[in-house]
Amino acid sequence: MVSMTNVEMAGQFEALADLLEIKGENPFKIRAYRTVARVLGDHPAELAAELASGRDLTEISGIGKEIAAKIATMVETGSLPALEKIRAEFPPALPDLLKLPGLGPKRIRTLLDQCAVTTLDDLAAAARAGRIQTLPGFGAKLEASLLEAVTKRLDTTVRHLRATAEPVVQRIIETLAAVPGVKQVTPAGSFRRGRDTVGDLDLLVVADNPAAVMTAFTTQPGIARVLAHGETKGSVLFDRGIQADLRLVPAASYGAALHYFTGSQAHNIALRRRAQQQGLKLNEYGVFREEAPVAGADEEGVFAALGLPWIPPELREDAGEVEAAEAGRLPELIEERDLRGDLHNHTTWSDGTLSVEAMARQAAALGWSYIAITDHSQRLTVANGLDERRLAEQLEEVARVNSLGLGVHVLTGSEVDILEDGSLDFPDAVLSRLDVVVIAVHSRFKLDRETQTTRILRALERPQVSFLAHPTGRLLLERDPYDVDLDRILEAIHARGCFVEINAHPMRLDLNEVYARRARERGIPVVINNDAHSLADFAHHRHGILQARRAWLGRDDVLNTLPLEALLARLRATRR
DNA sequence: GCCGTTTTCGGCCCGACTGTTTTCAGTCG
Repeated sequence: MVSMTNVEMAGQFEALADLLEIKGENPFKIRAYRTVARVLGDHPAELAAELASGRDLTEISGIGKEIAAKIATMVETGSLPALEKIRAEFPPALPDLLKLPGLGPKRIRTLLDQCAVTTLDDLAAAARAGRIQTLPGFGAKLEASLLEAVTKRLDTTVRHLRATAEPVVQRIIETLAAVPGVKQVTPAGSFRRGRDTVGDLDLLVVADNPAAVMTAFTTQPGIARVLAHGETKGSVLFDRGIQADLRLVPAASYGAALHYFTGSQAHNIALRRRAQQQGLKLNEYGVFREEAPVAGADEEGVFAALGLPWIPPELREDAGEVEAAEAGRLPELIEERDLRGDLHNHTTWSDGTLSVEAMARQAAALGWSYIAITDHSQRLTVANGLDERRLAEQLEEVARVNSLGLGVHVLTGSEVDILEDGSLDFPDAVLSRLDVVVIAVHSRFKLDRETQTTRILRALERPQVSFLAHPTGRLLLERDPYDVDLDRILEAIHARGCFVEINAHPMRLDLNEVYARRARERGIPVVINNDAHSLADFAHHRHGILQARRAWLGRDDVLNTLPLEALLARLRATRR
């Protein structure tokens, strides 16, 4: 049996939907495939495993008889025959054209049929020769903008780290807020939902003078191209490839517009369907019965009109939040102020830039109760990892800092390398002297799934382990997660009674929200850590908190919300 | 292809903007 992950299967369904669209298939059928792709991405357990244990997949909303059969085939054979079949009908690079702004399935079909364009290079050549503008549905303007898009690689599907987008959002807000008559500027979209990466930026403005605001927006410094400039909608592309969309709305529609432009699209569709069932209409201007407005000025009112409590933006993915809201079972989400400390940090003893004492002082300044010093172990020579002798010396230094009365307790620890065979970089006798034993993979990322999984499972058997750090090793937009069976690992962590990390570094955010939610559902406490190597890294927590909220985590689901004594007791209890 | 306090058939979220048109199709979110 060739097992496929949910994410891999989702990719197959997306690819199938793209090609069916180009082919001109029934749009609702295509939507069904896109829906199932999204459902798969958010689903709390691997379908391959659920299938093996006999679950009827059609119980899952969005999966019917046909798609359940396709999933079974994929799990069995590792391929989706419908996709293989339609791939044979079209040039392989054709779906790349979908990434260009202004090109959708219909126009791609025209390009293929009437101009033999099958690749981005073909498109550029045809545009230079002036052969695009004569095609039906095309013109000189579109030809020019497509040529520019190909040559400048203006790919609007590129994503950006949330942390990268933050200063851009801030600057746009400052620019627009300075325009006279502007009453409100609010970021919406995936940025407001707290996603780890964002596609484009959505901003919402309430203003007396829409035209001036729109002009200020489309003439900001650093804009490569204005994609749209209408009365209520504007869209620009910055030099760095970040697209920003502006929506101007009347104050009476602010709440409805904020809800609408926050999304996600799937959440919006779910809510509109709900409105429809109640004889109401929901759009970005408000909630309406017949033509009469029922709500719209604020988000709470919009939800209330649909019989729901306000749903936090981080949950709006149509991943069960509407049902939970209806049943009065929305989680009370964790907030940054709930954290009382951090259990994963580095100092000048390995690859950090601050001393133990400076780290402790910063923790105290932030009002924390505790901070663990967990420098790298000996094997990680590039990071100046500590051997037994230096670790023993560091324990004395920690004791000295603890004697200073800084108002924060420093825990001893180590980020111990998981070696290739699953053994740890220190013997039990050394680990047993530490308050916190963090284990992590820093080498041999390319091992096959079974070997990598077994390696980590073996490390978890060691009696002194506190938690597994950055469990998949991913670096957002740079390095894929290593191939590992996280469900088996979470199961082992649960059985073992230890913990798992959400690493709050904005490039890691590892675990991701899907697996962090699975950890919660298994009852595994999550630790949200800065993995600080410098003073600036103390600001990472808020990214981790957003990720935790997206995973439905409350205060009680997170280990480092405990006060010191309770925390120490929990750490001791993990030891056999 | 999915789904059901209207329904097992007939629906399927809704609106703005652009460019190509001469009233609208395609794209986008």
